[in-house]
Amino acid sequence: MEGQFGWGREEGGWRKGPWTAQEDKLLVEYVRQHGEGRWNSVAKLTGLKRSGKSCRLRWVNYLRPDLKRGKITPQEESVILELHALWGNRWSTIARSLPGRTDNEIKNYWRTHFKKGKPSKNIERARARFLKQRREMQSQLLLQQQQGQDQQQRQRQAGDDHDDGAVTREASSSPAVSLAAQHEEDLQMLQQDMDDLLFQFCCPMASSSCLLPGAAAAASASASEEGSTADHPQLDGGATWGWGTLWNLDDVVDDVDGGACGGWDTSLFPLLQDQGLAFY
DNA sequence: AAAAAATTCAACCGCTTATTT
DNA sequence: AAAATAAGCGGTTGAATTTTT
Repeated sequence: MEGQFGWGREEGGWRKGPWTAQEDKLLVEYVRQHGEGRWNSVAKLTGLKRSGKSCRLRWVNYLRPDLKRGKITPQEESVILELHALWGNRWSTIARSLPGRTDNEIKNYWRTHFKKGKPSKNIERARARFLKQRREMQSQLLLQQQQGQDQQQRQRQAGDDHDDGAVTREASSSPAVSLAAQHEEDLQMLQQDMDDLLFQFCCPMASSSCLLPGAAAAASASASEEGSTADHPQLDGGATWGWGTLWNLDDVVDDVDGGACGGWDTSLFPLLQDQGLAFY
Protein backbone atom coordinates (compact mmCIF):
# COMPACT_ATOMS: atom_id res chain seq x y z
CA MET A 1 0.00 0.00 0.00
CA GLU A 2 2.84 2.32 -0.34
CA GLY A 3 4.64 2.22 -3.62
CA GLN A 4 1.89 4.06 -5.38
CA PHE A 5 4.36 6.61 -6.51
CA GLY A 6 7.77 5.84 -7.79
CA TRP A 7 9.77 6.74 -4.79
CA GLY A 8 7.63 5.92 -1.84
CA ARG A 9 10.58 3.97 -0.59
CA GLU A 10 12.20 3.12 2.61
CA GLU A 11 15.78 3.88 3.34
CA GLY A 12 17.62 3.38 6.56
CA GLY A 13 14.33 2.66 8.26
CA TRP A 14 12.74 5.93 7.23
CA ARG A 15 10.09 6.31 4.64
CA LYS A 16 10.75 8.90 2.02
CA GLY A 17 8.92 10.59 -0.75
CA PRO A 18 5.42 11.91 -0.93
CA TRP A 19 3.25 11.68 2.13
CA THR A 20 0.10 9.67 2.13
CA ALA A 21 -3.16 10.77 3.64
CA GLN A 22 -2.74 8.26 6.43
CA GLU A 23 0.67 9.59 7.30
CA ASP A 24 -0.68 13.09 7.35
CA LYS A 25 -3.40 12.01 9.66
CA LEU A 26 -0.93 10.49 12.07
CA LEU A 27 1.18 13.60 12.09
CA VAL A 28 -1.76 15.92 12.53
CA GLU A 29 -3.01 13.84 15.39
CA TYR A 30 0.38 13.87 16.99
CA VAL A 31 0.58 17.64 16.81
CA ARG A 32 -2.91 17.97 18.16
CA GLN A 33 -1.93 15.98 21.19
CA HIS A 34 1.61 17.11 21.77
CA GLY A 35 1.96 20.40 20.01
CA GLU A 36 4.58 21.42 17.54
CA GLY A 37 8.15 20.41 18.10
CA ARG A 38 9.92 17.32 19.38
CA TRP A 39 9.68 16.01 15.90
CA ASN A 40 11.85 13.02 16.53
CA SER A 41 9.39 11.58 18.92
CA VAL A 42 6.70 11.46 16.30
CA ALA A 43 8.07 8.20 15.03
CA LYS A 44 8.37 6.77 18.50
CA LEU A 45 4.91 7.71 19.62
CA THR A 46 2.91 7.17 16.48
CA GLY A 47 4.81 4.53 14.61
CA LEU A 48 5.09 6.80 11.65
CA LYS A 49 8.16 5.82 9.71
CA ARG A 50 9.35 9.32 9.05
CA SER A 51 12.36 11.15 10.34
CA GLY A 52 11.83 14.12 12.58
CA LYS A 53 13.15 16.32 9.91
CA SER A 54 10.66 15.04 7.44
CA CYS A 55 7.82 15.44 9.92
CA ARG A 56 8.71 18.98 10.69
CA LEU A 57 8.92 19.85 7.04
CA ARG A 58 5.61 18.27 6.27
CA TRP A 59 3.95 20.12 9.09
CA VAL A 60 5.51 23.47 8.45
CA ASN A 61 5.05 23.47 4.72
CA TYR A 62 1.83 21.66 4.30
CA LEU A 63 -0.21 20.65 7.31
CA ARG A 64 -0.08 23.72 9.48
CA PRO A 65 -3.63 24.97 9.76
CA ASP A 66 -2.69 28.59 9.44
CA LEU A 67 -1.35 28.04 5.99
CA LYS A 68 -2.92 30.00 3.25
CA ARG A 69 -3.79 27.78 0.37
CA GLY A 70 -4.31 28.96 -3.11
CA LYS A 71 -2.38 31.06 -5.49
CA ILE A 72 -0.17 33.94 -4.62
CA THR A 73 -2.12 37.12 -5.05
CA PRO A 74 -0.85 40.12 -6.93
CA GLN A 75 -0.45 41.89 -3.62
CA GLU A 76 1.63 39.10 -2.27
CA GLU A 77 3.61 38.98 -5.42
CA SER A 78 4.52 42.60 -5.15
CA VAL A 79 5.61 42.10 -1.59
CA ILE A 80 7.78 39.22 -2.63
CA LEU A 81 9.38 41.34 -5.27
CA GLU A 82 9.97 44.22 -2.98
CA LEU A 83 11.40 42.18 -0.22
CA HIS A 84 13.50 40.07 -2.48
CA ALA A 85 14.98 43.15 -4.01
CA LEU A 86 15.93 44.16 -0.54
CA TRP A 87 16.96 40.93 1.12
CA GLY A 88 17.95 38.66 -1.67
CA ASN A 89 17.33 34.99 -1.12
CA ARG A 90 16.47 35.19 2.54
CA TRP A 91 13.27 33.35 1.99
CA SER A 92 12.30 32.86 5.56
CA THR A 93 12.79 36.53 6.24
CA ILE A 94 10.56 37.35 3.35
CA ALA A 95 8.04 34.79 4.44
CA ARG A 96 7.62 36.52 7.76
CA SER A 97 5.90 39.35 5.99
CA LEU A 98 3.51 37.04 4.21
CA PRO A 99 1.30 35.38 6.77
CA GLY A 100 0.27 31.92 5.76
CA ARG A 101 3.01 31.51 3.20
CA THR A 102 6.05 29.40 3.66
CA ASP A 103 9.60 30.13 2.74
CA ASN A 104 9.53 27.14 0.45
CA GLU A 105 6.52 28.41 -1.35
CA ILE A 106 7.97 31.84 -1.81
CA LYS A 107 11.25 30.45 -2.96
CA ASN A 108 9.50 28.30 -5.52
CA TYR A 109 7.37 31.14 -6.64
CA TRP A 110 10.21 33.51 -7.10
CA ARG A 111 12.34 31.02 -8.91
CA THR A 112 9.66 30.05 -11.33
CA HIS A 113 8.42 33.53 -12.00
CA PHE A 114 11.30 35.86 -11.73
CA LYS A 115 14.46 33.98 -12.05
CA LYS A 116 15.52 34.46 -15.61
CA GLY A 117 19.10 33.91 -16.52
CA LYS A 118 21.80 33.90 -13.95
CA PRO A 119 21.68 34.76 -10.31
CA SER A 120 23.04 37.96 -11.54
CA LYS A 121 25.42 40.59 -10.54
CA ASN A 122 22.73 42.80 -11.89
CA ILE A 123 20.49 42.19 -9.01
CA GLU A 124 23.25 42.88 -6.57
CA ARG A 125 24.19 46.04 -8.30
CA ALA A 126 20.65 47.17 -8.57
CA ARG A 127 20.19 46.53 -4.90
CA ALA A 128 23.31 48.42 -4.03
CA ARG A 129 22.17 51.40 -5.98
CA PHE A 130 18.77 51.15 -4.51
CA LEU A 131 20.07 51.02 -0.99
CA LYS A 132 22.28 53.98 -1.56
CA GLN A 133 19.37 56.05 -2.69
CA ARG A 134 17.41 54.76 0.18
CA ARG A 135 20.01 55.73 2.69
CA GLU A 136 19.97 59.24 1.43
CA MET A 137 16.25 59.46 1.68
CA GLN A 138 16.23 58.01 5.10
CA SER A 139 18.81 60.21 6.59
CA GLN A 140 16.76 63.06 5.32
CA LEU A 141 13.68 61.66 6.87
CA LEU A 142 15.52 60.93 10.05
CA LEU A 143 16.28 64.55 10.41
CA GLN A 144 12.70 65.51 10.07
CA GLN A 145 11.71 62.74 12.36
CA GLN A 146 14.03 63.89 15.08
CA GLN A 147 12.77 67.39 14.85
CA GLY A 148 9.30 66.03 15.21
CA GLN A 149 10.24 63.96 18.20
CA ASP A 150 11.84 66.85 19.96
CA GLN A 151 8.73 68.84 19.54
CA GLN A 152 6.65 65.96 20.69
CA GLN A 153 8.74 65.43 23.74
CA ARG A 154 8.47 69.01 24.75
CA GLN A 155 4.75 68.83 24.45
CA ARG A 156 4.60 65.66 26.47
CA GLN A 157 6.72 66.98 29.27
CA ALA A 158 4.43 69.86 29.56
CA GLY A 159 1.28 67.83 29.71
CA ASP A 160 1.56 64.15 30.55
CA ASP A 161 3.37 61.97 33.09
CA HIS A 162 5.92 59.20 32.65
CA ASP A 163 6.75 57.03 29.65
CA ASP A 164 10.16 57.70 28.25
CA GLY A 165 9.50 56.64 24.70
CA ALA A 166 11.52 53.46 24.93
CA VAL A 167 8.30 51.65 25.37
CA THR A 168 7.59 51.58 21.72
CA ARG A 169 9.96 48.67 21.34
CA GLU A 170 7.82 45.65 21.67
CA ALA A 171 4.88 46.09 23.88
CA SER A 172 2.53 48.58 22.39
CA SER A 173 -0.17 46.98 20.37
CA SER A 174 -0.07 49.85 17.96
CA PRO A 175 3.60 49.71 17.12
CA ALA A 176 5.63 51.86 14.83
CA VAL A 177 2.49 53.07 13.24
CA SER A 178 1.73 55.55 15.92
CA LEU A 179 4.95 57.29 15.29
CA ALA A 180 4.64 56.96 11.60
CA ALA A 181 1.22 58.43 11.71
CA GLN A 182 2.74 61.64 12.89
CA HIS A 183 4.44 62.00 9.60
CA GLU A 184 2.06 60.34 7.36
CA GLU A 185 2.62 62.69 4.55
CA ASP A 186 6.34 62.30 4.62
CA LEU A 187 6.12 58.59 4.79
CA GLN A 188 3.75 58.38 1.95
CA MET A 189 5.94 60.47 -0.22
CA LEU A 190 8.93 58.49 0.75
CA GLN A 191 7.15 55.31 0.09
CA GLN A 192 6.03 56.42 -3.29
CA ASP A 193 9.54 57.34 -4.21
CA MET A 194 10.83 54.06 -3.04
CA ASP A 195 8.30 52.07 -4.88
CA ASP A 196 9.19 53.88 -8.04
CA LEU A 197 12.81 53.37 -7.44
CA LEU A 198 12.46 49.77 -6.67
CA PHE A 199 10.46 48.91 -9.67
CA GLN A 200 12.77 50.83 -11.83
CA PHE A 201 15.39 48.38 -10.69
CA CYS A 202 13.63 45.14 -10.47
CA CYS A 203 11.46 45.28 -13.52
CA PRO A 204 14.20 44.93 -16.07
CA MET A 205 15.56 41.83 -14.48
CA ALA A 206 12.18 40.30 -14.06
CA SER A 207 11.22 38.52 -17.17
CA SER A 208 10.41 41.19 -19.67
CA SER A 209 6.77 41.43 -20.37
CA CYS A 210 4.14 39.43 -18.63
CA LEU A 211 5.69 39.73 -15.26
CA LEU A 212 4.39 42.78 -13.67
CA PRO A 213 1.33 44.09 -15.25
CA GLY A 214 -0.52 43.33 -12.09
CA ALA A 215 2.27 43.58 -9.64
CA ALA A 216 3.49 47.00 -10.49
CA ALA A 217 0.02 48.32 -10.43
CA ALA A 218 -0.77 46.61 -7.20
CA ALA A 219 2.36 47.91 -5.59
CA SER A 220 1.82 51.49 -6.44
CA ALA A 221 -1.82 51.20 -5.64
CA SER A 222 -1.33 49.50 -2.34
CA ALA A 223 0.33 52.57 -0.97
CA SER A 224 -2.81 54.58 -0.92
CA GLU A 225 -5.72 52.55 -2.16
CA GLU A 226 -7.43 50.27 0.25
CA GLY A 227 -10.98 49.47 -0.71
CA SER A 228 -10.36 46.14 -2.39
CA THR A 229 -8.61 44.35 0.38
CA ALA A 230 -11.32 41.84 0.97
CA ASP A 231 -9.09 38.81 0.94
CA HIS A 232 -6.27 40.24 2.97
CA PRO A 233 -7.62 41.56 6.16
CA GLN A 234 -4.59 41.01 8.27
CA LEU A 235 -2.22 42.48 5.80
CA ASP A 236 -3.88 45.77 5.79
CA GLY A 237 -4.53 46.20 9.42
CA GLY A 238 -3.69 49.82 9.63
CA ALA A 239 -0.28 49.62 8.10
CA THR A 240 0.35 50.28 4.49
CA TRP A 241 3.08 48.46 2.72
CA GLY A 242 5.46 51.07 3.76
CA TRP A 243 9.15 50.75 4.19
CA GLY A 244 8.82 51.87 7.70
CA THR A 245 6.41 49.36 8.99
CA LEU A 246 6.97 46.14 7.25
CA TRP A 247 9.85 44.13 8.42
CA ASN A 248 11.68 42.95 11.37
CA LEU A 249 15.02 44.50 11.96
CA ASP A 250 16.48 41.53 13.65
CA ASP A 251 17.21 40.19 10.28
CA VAL A 252 19.26 43.09 9.23
CA VAL A 253 21.80 42.65 11.91
CA ASP A 254 23.35 39.48 10.66
CA ASP A 255 25.55 39.13 7.64
CA VAL A 256 27.23 42.42 8.22
CA ASP A 257 30.54 40.79 7.53
CA GLY A 258 29.88 40.12 3.93
CA GLY A 259 27.56 37.22 3.83
CA ALA A 260 25.56 35.89 0.99
CA CYS A 261 24.05 39.21 0.24
CA GLY A 262 27.14 41.26 0.03
CA GLY A 263 26.93 42.44 3.58
CA TRP A 264 25.34 45.77 3.70
CA ASP A 265 25.71 47.65 6.81
CA THR A 266 23.13 48.15 9.42
CA SER A 267 23.52 51.85 9.59
CA LEU A 268 21.41 51.87 6.49
CA PHE A 269 18.44 51.64 8.72
CA PRO A 270 18.87 54.15 11.44
CA LEU A 271 15.36 55.29 11.30
CA LEU A 272 13.91 51.86 11.46
CA GLN A 273 16.11 50.89 14.32
CA ASP A 274 15.07 53.96 16.15
CA GLN A 275 11.52 52.99 15.92
CA GLY A 276 12.30 49.55 17.13
CA LEU A 277 10.10 48.44 14.45
CA ALA A 278 9.24 44.95 14.67
CA PHE A 279 6.37 43.86 12.87
CA TYR A 280 3.65 42.13 11.96
C1' DA B 1 -2.63 12.24 -31.41
C1' DA B 2 1.54 11.65 -29.38
C1' DA B 3 5.93 12.86 -28.14
C1' DA B 4 8.96 16.19 -26.35
C1' DA B 5 9.87 20.13 -23.71
C1' DA B 6 8.87 23.11 -20.03
C1' DT B 7 6.98 24.14 -15.59
C1' DT B 8 5.60 23.28 -10.95
C1' DC B 9 6.23 22.28 -6.32
C1' DA B 10 6.77 18.85 -2.48
C1' DA B 11 10.42 16.92 -0.45
C1' DC B 12 15.17 16.03 -0.14
C1' DC B 13 20.13 17.24 1.21
C1' DG B 14 23.87 19.44 3.53
C1' DC B 15 25.01 23.03 6.38
C1' DT B 16 24.35 26.39 10.18
C1' DT B 17 22.36 27.89 14.35
C1' DA B 18 19.95 27.12 18.61
C1' DT B 19 18.73 24.36 22.46
C1' DT B 20 19.26 20.67 25.59
C1' DT B 21 21.79 17.36 28.28
C1' DA C 1 32.07 24.01 28.97
C1' DA C 2 31.35 20.80 25.68
C1' DA C 3 29.07 17.41 23.31
C1' DA C 4 24.74 15.87 21.45
C1' DT C 5 20.42 16.65 19.58
C1' DA C 6 16.90 19.47 17.42
C1' DA C 7 15.36 23.19 14.62
C1' DG C 8 15.89 26.13 10.81
C1' DC C 9 17.64 27.60 6.38
C1' DG C 10 18.51 27.78 1.41
C1' DG C 11 19.79 25.16 -2.68
C1' DT C 12 18.56 21.33 -5.47
C1' DT C 13 16.03 17.40 -7.26
C1' DG C 14 12.79 14.90 -9.83
C1' DA C 15 7.88 12.97 -10.38
C1' DA C 16 3.75 14.74 -11.93
C1' DT C 17 1.48 17.89 -14.66
C1' DT C 18 0.92 21.18 -18.30
C1' DT C 19 2.17 23.25 -22.54
C1' DT C 20 4.18 23.23 -26.92
C1' DT C 21 5.58 21.19 -31.16
